[in-house]
Amino acid sequence: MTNVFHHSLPQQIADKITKQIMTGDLMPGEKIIESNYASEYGTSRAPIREALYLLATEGLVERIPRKGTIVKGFSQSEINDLLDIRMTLEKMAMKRIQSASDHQSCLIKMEDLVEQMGATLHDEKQYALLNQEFHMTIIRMSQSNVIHELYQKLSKQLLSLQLLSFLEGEHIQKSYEEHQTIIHLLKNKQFDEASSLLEDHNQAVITRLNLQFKSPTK
Amino acid sequence: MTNVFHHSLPQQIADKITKQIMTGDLMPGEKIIESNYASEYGTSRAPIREALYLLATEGLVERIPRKGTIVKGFSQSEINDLLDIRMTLEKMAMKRIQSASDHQSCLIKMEDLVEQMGATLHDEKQYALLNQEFHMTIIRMSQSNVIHELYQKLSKQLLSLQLLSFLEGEHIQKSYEEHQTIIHLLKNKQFDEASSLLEDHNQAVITRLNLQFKSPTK
DNA sequence: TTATCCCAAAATGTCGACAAACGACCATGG
DNA sequence: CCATGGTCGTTTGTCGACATTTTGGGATAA
Repeated sequence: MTNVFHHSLPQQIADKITKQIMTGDLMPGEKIIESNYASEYGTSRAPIREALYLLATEGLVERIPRKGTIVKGFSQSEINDLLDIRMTLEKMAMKRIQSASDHQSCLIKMEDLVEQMGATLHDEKQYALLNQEFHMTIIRMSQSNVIHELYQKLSKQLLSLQLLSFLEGEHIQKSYEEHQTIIHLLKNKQFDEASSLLEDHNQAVITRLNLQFKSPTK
Repeated sequence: MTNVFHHSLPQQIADKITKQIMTGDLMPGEKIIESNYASEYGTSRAPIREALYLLATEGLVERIPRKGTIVKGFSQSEINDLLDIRMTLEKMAMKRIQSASDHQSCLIKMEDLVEQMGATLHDEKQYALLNQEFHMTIIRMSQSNVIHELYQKLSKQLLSLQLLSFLEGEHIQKSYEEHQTIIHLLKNKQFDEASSLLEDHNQAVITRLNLQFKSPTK
């Protein structure tokens, strides 16, 4: 019984590499060499390969035949697209919530998350994670597997860019209040209002992102 | 120089399996056993594994650790979601076309496609492919990689269900006229009108699909 | 100096074999 | 009769080795 339960070996390796990407330990465009990781983890190349495939399905790396696999990078316009589509998915989810029924448990979870967020206003990274979880809960309320998976994939890609936490960070206080408002609107079943608030928020992020790109504060 | 140029071996195998899925040779839920395909193609299991991963990336199969890989199936509501999201992407693409510039070449291609469609009204399968290509051209006009890739993935999944060609088939004549109208609207830069026509068309497909499910004409 | 060719090192692709896990069947016991 | 447990064939997971391809550098010639 040498093996672990929760995840298969390739999944574990994929998780670790994911973390490396998220923390900036691996930068976009960087090459991931199988044999390096193989010797690092004391395995053969097969599980590493498998892990890289997993990351490719999540869109975090790109596998180019006979060239290798590199950490995926995104252009400015691609990031815009990712944010835009993700927002659209969230609005779709919002529409479907109106017909679903078990909002209660999700709302409770969201209130809990916002409470945690209130206690984490100082820690941008942590706040970003809670924020992510908050929105994921909205998505789950729609009870749509397809939307959920797509949203998760897009979020993971965006998270890998380490841009969001920074962008949100400048306006944490405002964001925090917005989330409280969203819960309030959902409780009162004012779905359209909640939807447009989400849209405004996302648009603001996109706008800030574009400004960010135009003035490289470096 | 024994190898082929255009595609790597795993890609070729993936293409063949894709065809098997699209033609119904492999049914949803069916298990794909690596060693079978290995001996069939005269290779070892490694390239097969790679091919299966490619298919997983495209969402055509599902890999379950230590269980194997099965052809992915979709519930009715999941199919609805796929159609809905795909339509949303198409509307997003439409919005962006307004700011792009090189519409001309795409419009020409679309006119060519519609012409071919006119000559293929009798062949549902072929018509569905041309139809698919038509919409893909609209997507390309948006010049967004992200939208393009997502749209392609969703379309491939829907295509694998062999439902669309059947659904469209009943209304080919109407569909044909609609496509002509779309080109006309795009030429006159009436993007909003084109967008809502697309929405109507897609909604009609979804509605028909749901009726289809409620009355199993079998 | 620069361009080109060639070669060696490194990295990915493929292979066959073995290990571990899963699933089905059968036997056994209640 | 049903539930339990073991056994065995099948299938996936992992390994190490070899083949093929790419890459980078250095020698040579213009």
